[in-house]
Amino acid sequence: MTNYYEVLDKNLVAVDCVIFGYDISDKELKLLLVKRKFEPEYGKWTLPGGFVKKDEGVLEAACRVLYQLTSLKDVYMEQSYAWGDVDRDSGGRVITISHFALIKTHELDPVMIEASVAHWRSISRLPKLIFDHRRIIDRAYKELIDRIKVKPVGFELLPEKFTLVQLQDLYEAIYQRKIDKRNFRKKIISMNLLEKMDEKEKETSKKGAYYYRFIPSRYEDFKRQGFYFNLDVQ
Amino acid sequence: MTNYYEVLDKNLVAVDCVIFGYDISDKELKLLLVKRKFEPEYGKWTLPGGFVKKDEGVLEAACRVLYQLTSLKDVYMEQSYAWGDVDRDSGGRVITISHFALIKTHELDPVMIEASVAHWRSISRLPKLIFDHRRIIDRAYKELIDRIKVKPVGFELLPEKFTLVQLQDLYEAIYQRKIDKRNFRKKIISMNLLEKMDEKEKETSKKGAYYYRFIPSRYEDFKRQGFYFNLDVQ
DNA sequence: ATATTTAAGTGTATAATATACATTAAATGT
DNA sequence: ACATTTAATGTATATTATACACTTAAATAT
Repeated sequence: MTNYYEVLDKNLVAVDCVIFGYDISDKELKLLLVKRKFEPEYGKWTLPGGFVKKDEGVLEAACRVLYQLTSLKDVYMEQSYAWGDVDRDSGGRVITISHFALIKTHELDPVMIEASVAHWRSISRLPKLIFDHRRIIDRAYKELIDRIKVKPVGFELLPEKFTLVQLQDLYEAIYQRKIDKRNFRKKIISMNLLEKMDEKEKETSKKGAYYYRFIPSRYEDFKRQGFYFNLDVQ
Repeated sequence: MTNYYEVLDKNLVAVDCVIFGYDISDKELKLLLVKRKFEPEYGKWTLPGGFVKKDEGVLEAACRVLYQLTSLKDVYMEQSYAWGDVDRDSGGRVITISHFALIKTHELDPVMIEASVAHWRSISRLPKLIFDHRRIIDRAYKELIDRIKVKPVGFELLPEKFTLVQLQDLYEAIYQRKIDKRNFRKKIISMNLLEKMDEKEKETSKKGAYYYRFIPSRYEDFKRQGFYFNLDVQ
């Protein structure tokens, strides 16, 4: 096939993944970072990333990078931004398309993470990163804050069953501010997207707190009825 | 320089521009579309686009495409999305990064647009477009609706001086619904971002409507004071 | 068995914001 | 001076957001 495209400049295209996880016990939002395994910037902290292959979609590449690192599939993954400045990578011209992923940290094989080059780092205490990766993270984090206000994506970071205290802690960790307990509960309960379970979580208190589950089908109904998720509460 | 990147797959990277304009007299939101000048899909309707050169930033490429078509510089341009499916372009593997631009249609040289391959088409009566360009537009249009609710970008589509009727007409054209006149005016006036001029627009009515101007420095103050632009009004 | 401790769970009053809605004002042409 | 046309304006009500403090349940210690 003769192809008009063949005379044109081609570029390296990469994906970088801003992988968010939430540590339910220390109540901190974390990022999964790695040390770079090739030059330039060998051994430096970087976002997990990789190059987009000829026969591979961009989203597919991002999911592959995540899978290779975590063995996780069916993860919440959203495109963030295409970073296209000519000089953003000191090794050559690379256009990278950043994504953010939300993973349930307890689903990660602890042996694997121990053995791997990946490390969880608190969002509030990040190491120095290569290139523009800090800006990439900042943007993804802002997008996460915006998203979690208006879409029920927080549950992607929590176990299947969680208490309302844990859910609020997660929101407080992401918003980086306190939320009024009664207003928060009023709002999430009123949307009727959660199912209260009979079981209680008893590790953190004598009284115990009821577990809840997010019910995706209820959210589908909710949307169908023209309602909008909102947990932008003070 | 030895380079670890040299063995990797490279890809064609394009930019496509969703160029919004507003026709103040027929009160319609329009897109600037062109007919494709090369194979495949020669002669078919397409978004204005181009390939990203080796030594050119992605945003820079989008601005170049816009400039070549309109001779306009310093235009509102925002990245929309990177479209990366392997088979999205029937001519070969092309990753395209779509952008949306907001231009003041009256600033376009009418002779140039007449002579060029570009045509304004109403957003509500688009022709059949190549590849995934319709999806690209749909996404950009949704983003525009979201953006214009919370950022004063509507003024990018209007002349320097405009009436409140014209501003509301623009919002109604974008939202594709009627807005209550008093509530709309109450909200935009209360933000104190507009300056009322002494002059009146007298073409469309005997009484005439006062012209207003958007004052960017007031918006800077407004933000500095922690306020948020909002014209999400019924 | 009773008291103490700890975190979970709950309601209401007030403030702020959004909405619905109809008349008057200004200018021109007849 | 009257008719016509579009611009401009205010208020009452409904909805939503916010601020705020005590009670409950269960385990543990006395």
